[in-house]
Amino acid sequence: MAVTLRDVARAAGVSAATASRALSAPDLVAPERRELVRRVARELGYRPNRAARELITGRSGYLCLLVPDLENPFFAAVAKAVQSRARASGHAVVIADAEEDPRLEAELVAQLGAQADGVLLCSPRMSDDDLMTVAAGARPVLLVNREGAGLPSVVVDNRDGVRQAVRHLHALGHRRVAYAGGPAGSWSDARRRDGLQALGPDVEVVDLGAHPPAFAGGVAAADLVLASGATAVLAHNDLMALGLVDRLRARGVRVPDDVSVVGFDDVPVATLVTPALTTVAMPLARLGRTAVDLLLGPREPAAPTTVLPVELVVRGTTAPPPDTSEP
Amino acid sequence: MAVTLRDVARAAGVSAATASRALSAPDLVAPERRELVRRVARELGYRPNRAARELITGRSGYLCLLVPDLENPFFAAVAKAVQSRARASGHAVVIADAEEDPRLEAELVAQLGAQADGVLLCSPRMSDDDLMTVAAGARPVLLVNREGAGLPSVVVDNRDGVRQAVRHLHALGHRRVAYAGGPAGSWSDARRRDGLQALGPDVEVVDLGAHPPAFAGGVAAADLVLASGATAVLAHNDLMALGLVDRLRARGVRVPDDVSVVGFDDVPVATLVTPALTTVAMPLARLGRTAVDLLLGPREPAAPTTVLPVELVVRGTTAPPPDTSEP
DNA sequence: TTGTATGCGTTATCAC
DNA sequence: GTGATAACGCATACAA
Repeated sequence: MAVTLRDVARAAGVSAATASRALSAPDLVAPERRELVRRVARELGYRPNRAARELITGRSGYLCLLVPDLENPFFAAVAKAVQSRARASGHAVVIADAEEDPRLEAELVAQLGAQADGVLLCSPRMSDDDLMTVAAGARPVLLVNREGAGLPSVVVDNRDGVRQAVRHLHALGHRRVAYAGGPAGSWSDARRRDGLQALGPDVEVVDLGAHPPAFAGGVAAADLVLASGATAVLAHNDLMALGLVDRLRARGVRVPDDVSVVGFDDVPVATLVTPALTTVAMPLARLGRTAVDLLLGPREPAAPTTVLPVELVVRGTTAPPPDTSEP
Repeated sequence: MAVTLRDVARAAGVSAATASRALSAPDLVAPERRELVRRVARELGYRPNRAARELITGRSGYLCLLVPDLENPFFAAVAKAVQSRARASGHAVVIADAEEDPRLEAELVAQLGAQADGVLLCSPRMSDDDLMTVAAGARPVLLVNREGAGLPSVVVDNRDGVRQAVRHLHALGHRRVAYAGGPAGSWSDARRRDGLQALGPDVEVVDLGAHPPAFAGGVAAADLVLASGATAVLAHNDLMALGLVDRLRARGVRVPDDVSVVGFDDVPVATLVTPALTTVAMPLARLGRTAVDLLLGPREPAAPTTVLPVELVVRGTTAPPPDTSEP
C-alpha cells in the first residue's frame, strides 16, 4: 500500500491536518514542526494522492491537450512544449489524438476535458458551434492555432507570413504565384487566403484548391502548379511543400531553377532535404508555452486572441524565375 | 456544478447505490429501472467523476507513457498507437517527455506512475538498477523497445534487422560495411552490435562509434565513413541515415553510387527524401498496440519478452559498390 | 432486487 | 498554531 498522509502525520506525531498544512500551506505551521513533517514525508517517500486531492479541491493536476494528429511534426512540437511547460507548473498532460475527425474531437474533449484543470484545443477541426458547446463547460478552454466561438486563443500571424513569403518571391522577380491550400475546414488556411487577397496587384495569385495537409497533398498539387503557369508556389505546410518538390522533380522540373517553392511551419524535416526548404517559420515551442501560460494565467487574457509573429526563413528552394523575357 | 450520480438517482427516483449499479454493474439491477437510470443519466449529461471512482476502486483510468523525445517521429508513432489502443479500452494516456534525460525519466515515472493504472516505458535511458526501483512499485510496468530488470517488455528483432540489412548489402557486392551507432546507453543499439558480431566472416564490419540519434549525428558519422573505406553504412536510425546522405553528398560522394546507406525504423520521413531511404522497418504502430494489450492483459504475459518482426524495405539508397577491382 | 451506511485520502472549517 | 471533524463523489458490504 502507498504511504498516506496519515502515515506521515502519525510518524511525525502530529495530526493529519497539520501534516497537510506543513506540505501544502507551509506558512500556517510552526517552523520546527513544518520541517519535521517535511523530513518525515521525504523519508517515507510520501506522494500525495491526486484523486483525493482533486475530490476536495476540484483541481486534478491534469491538463488536456487535443491534437488532430500526433505524428504530424507540427503537433508533436507543440505537444512537446506544452508538456514541458505544464510540468513546470506541476501539471501532467493528457494528450489525445483526434485522428483529424471532428466528431471524435468533440467526444474526446467532453470525456477528457471534464476532469482536467484546463483544455488546450490545437487546430481543432470542429465547427464554431461545437466549439461553443465545449466552451459552455466551466473549465478554462484555450484554442491554439485557431480562433472561434469567442474563446481565448493563441495563433500566429498567418497573413503576415503570406505577406513575407510573397514579398520575397516578388523581390526575386516572380509575378505569378500559386497557392496550394490545406484541408477545407482549416482555420489557418482561411487566414492565409485572406492574406493573399490583400496583396495588391503586383503579384497574380493562382488558387490551387484544398489538399490533404501531407506529402501526398503536395504531390497532387504539383501537377496543378505546372498547368497554372506559375513560377512559384506557396504550400499550406512543409509536408506539402516536400511533396511538391518531389513531384516537380519527378516531372523534370528543377527546384528552384524552374519553380520556387515556399512552405509553412519550419518543421524539423524542412532542413533534412536538399536543398533545404524556404519556409515561413512558426514559433512552435513558443506557441505551446504561451498556450499553457494563458490557460493557467490568473485571469482571462486581456485580449481574447494572442498573436505570435512568424518569420520567413530563406533557404534553398527559392530563386529568381527562369528568364522568360522575349529576346 | 457538474451533474453527479446523486442528481441522476434523484431524477430517476432511486437510491444512489442503484444508480451506480445501473451504470457500472447493469446485471445487478432490474431491467426497467436500469434503462430508466441510463436514460436519465444520458439526458442529464452525467459523466462519472474519475477522481471519486479512483479513490474507491484504486483504478484511475489513466495510463502513463514515457518517451525520450516526442518530436522524434519514432516515439510520436508509438505514442499515437498507444493512445489509440488505450482509448479503446477506456483509458486516457498521460504522455511525458523525458528529454533524453535518465534522471528526469526516473523522477517522472515516480511522480506520474504512482496514480496510473499502468506505465509504459518506451526506450528508457535509465540504468537497469533504476528500472529495478521503478519495478518495485506494485503497478504494472512494461518496457517498450528495451529489456531489463526482469520486467515484461515488447521489442523488435534487432539482430534479425541487422542480418537482413547486411545480407542485402552483401548480395549487392559490399564486403566492408560501417555501422554508425546511436547513443551510448541505447539498449537497441547494443542489440544491433550483437547482431553485427554474429555475422560471420563474409563481411567486414567497421564500428564508427556512438552518435546522437539525430540528423546531426549522421552528419558527424559521414566523415568517419569516408575515412573507413567502407562502401556501405548502416545507421542507427533514419534520422542519422538522412544526415549521412546529406553530408556525403556535400562532400561530393554519390549515394547510392559511391556509398550505400541503410537506415533503421522506417519513419515517415524516410520516403520524403530523394532517393527514398532503404531501411529496416519497425512495426511502430503494432509496437504501441501490443504494449497496451500486454500491459492491460489479464495476467503477466507468458514470456517476459515479446519480440516483433522487422522487415528490410529496399528503396533508393542502396546499390552495388563502385567497381574497384584492379584492371 | 434495492436501500443504508461506510470509507477511500485529502483539504477546509471550525473550534480551541 | 493546532487538532477534531466534515465533506468531496463514488462503489461496495451488508441489511432488508
